[in-house]
Amino acid sequence: MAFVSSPRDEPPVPPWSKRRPRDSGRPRLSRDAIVDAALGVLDAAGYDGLNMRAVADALGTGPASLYAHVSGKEELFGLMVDRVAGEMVVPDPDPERWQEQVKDFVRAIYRNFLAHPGLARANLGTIPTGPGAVAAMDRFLGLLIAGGLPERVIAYAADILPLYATAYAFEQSVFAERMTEEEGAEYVRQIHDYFAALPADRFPHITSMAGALTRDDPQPEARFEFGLEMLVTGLAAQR
Amino acid sequence: MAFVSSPRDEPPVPPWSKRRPRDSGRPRLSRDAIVDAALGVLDAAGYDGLNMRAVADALGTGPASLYAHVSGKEELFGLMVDRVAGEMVVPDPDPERWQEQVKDFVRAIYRNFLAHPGLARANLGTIPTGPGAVAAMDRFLGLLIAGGLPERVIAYAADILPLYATAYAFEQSVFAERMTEEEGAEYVRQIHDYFAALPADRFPHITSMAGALTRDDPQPEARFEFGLEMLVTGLAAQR
DNA sequence: CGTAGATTACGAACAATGTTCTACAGCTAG
DNA sequence: CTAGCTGTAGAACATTGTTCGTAATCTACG
Repeated sequence: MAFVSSPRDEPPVPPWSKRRPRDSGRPRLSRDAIVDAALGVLDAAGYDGLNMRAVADALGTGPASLYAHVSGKEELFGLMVDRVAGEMVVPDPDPERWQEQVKDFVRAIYRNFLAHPGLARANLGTIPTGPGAVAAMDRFLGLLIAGGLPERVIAYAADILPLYATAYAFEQSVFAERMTEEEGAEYVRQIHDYFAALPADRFPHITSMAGALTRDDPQPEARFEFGLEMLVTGLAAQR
Repeated sequence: MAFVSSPRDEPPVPPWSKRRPRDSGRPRLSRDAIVDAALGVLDAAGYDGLNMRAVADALGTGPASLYAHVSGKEELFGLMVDRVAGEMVVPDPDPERWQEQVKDFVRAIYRNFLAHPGLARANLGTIPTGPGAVAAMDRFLGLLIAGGLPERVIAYAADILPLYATAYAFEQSVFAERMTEEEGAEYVRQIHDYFAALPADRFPHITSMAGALTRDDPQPEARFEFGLEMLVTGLAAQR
C-alpha cells in the first residue's frame, strides 16, 4: 500500500493502462480513465493541445461525456496534478542526510513537472489537497522534521520549496513548448547579441555581462541547482 | 531621465491619462493608449476579464482596431509587463547595504505584480527584453555587483530572484482573483480542518502540524519575507 | 488646391474551445 | 416486465482570439 493516491493496485509508472476502454465491449468511462487520457494528451500535444475535445477523442467519445465524471477542466487539472504527485517516491528520513533528501524531493517535483509540460501551470495557485499530494507532502514534512528545524520554519519551507520547483518547471516548459532545442539556443544567441549591442553608457552592466547572463541557458539544470542550493543553505541557517 | 521605458514625460503613476482619445475630436489609437487601457481593464476586471474586446471597449472601438498596433494578446501582455517594469525605481548601489537593497528590489517586483493581478502570469516564461525591463535589470545588476559577488553568481541570482517574486505574486493573485479576503480566510480554515481530520496513522506530520501549516496564510507577506531571507542568505554565502 | 496612394479604423465573420441542453440507451429494483 | 436512474453523446450556445474586406482619414506630391 505504498501509493495512496490511486484506487488501483497496478504499478504506478505507466498511466496508459486503460486508455481505451472502448476496445473491449463496454464503453464505460471513469475518472481514472479520463485522467489517464488527459495525461496522455498533455504529453503528446502539450498544454495548448490539451482540451476537452482532445481528451474525449482519445477515449473515443464526445466532450459532453466527460462532464458526468469531472466538473470541468479545472477539476481535471487538479486530478492530473494529484495523480503525478501520488507517483512520487519519498524516502524514509535520514537525519544525517536531511539536506540532500530535501534537495532530492525538490528535484523530483521539478522533473515530474518537466515530464508533463503544462502541469506546473495547473499547480501554481492551488493548495493541492488530493490524496496523492497530501501523501507526498506528509512524507516531505518528515524529511524537514528530521532536519531539526523549528515548526514555523518547516511550515514556510514546505510551501516555498515546492513553489520554487513548480515555478522553475513552468518557466522551462513554456520554452520547451514554444520552440525546439535548436530554436531555443538560437533565441538565446539573439538575446545575447541584443544585450551586447545595447548602448553601453545607459546599460553598462547588461552589456558587460551579456555573456554571463546568457551563456548557461543551454544547461538550465545548473541554474536550478544553484537556486536550490541558495534555498537549502538559507534553510539550514535557521536551525 | 529617470524613466527610460516610456516615451512620455508625464509622471508614471496614473495610467489613465489618455484612456479615451475619442473624447477629443480624433479617434487616434496608439500602442501606449492600448497598453494604458489594458492595464486599466486588468486592474478593474482581473486576468479573466482582460480580453481584446474589453480593451477595445475601454477605448471606444472594436477589437479589430487593436491589431493594427499590437500583433496579438501575447505581445500586448509583454508590453504591459514592460510598462510596469519601467516604472520601477531602483536606487544607486550602496555596497554597505547591498543585501537590503536587493531585498527591496525583489519586494518591489512582488508588489508591482500584486498591484496588477495576472501580470505575473504573463511574465513567467518570458525573457523580458523591452526597454523598461532592460533598464530595471541593469540597475538591479548594479546592486548585485556592489555586493561583491562573482559574475556567475550574479547571473544566476538575477534570474532566480525575480522568478521567486513573480511566482509568489502569481500564486497570491490567483487567490485574490478567485475569492475575497473573507472567503480566503474561510477556505484556509477549511483546509486546516481537513488536514486535522486526516487519519493520523497515515499522515502523522500533516495532522500534527495542521495549525502551523495554515495559520499564517492571512499574512502571506511573512512567508514571502521568509523565502526572500532564505535566498539572500544563501546568496551572501557565495561571496 | 486637389488627387492618388497608403495607412488606419472597424463591423462582420471565422475558428477554437469550455460548457450545457436534451434525448436516448442500458442496467437495476420492484 | 416496467419504472426510474445512471451514464452517454450529438448538437448547440457563449466566449474569445484573430482575420477579412471595406470605408474613412491622412500624407505626399503635382
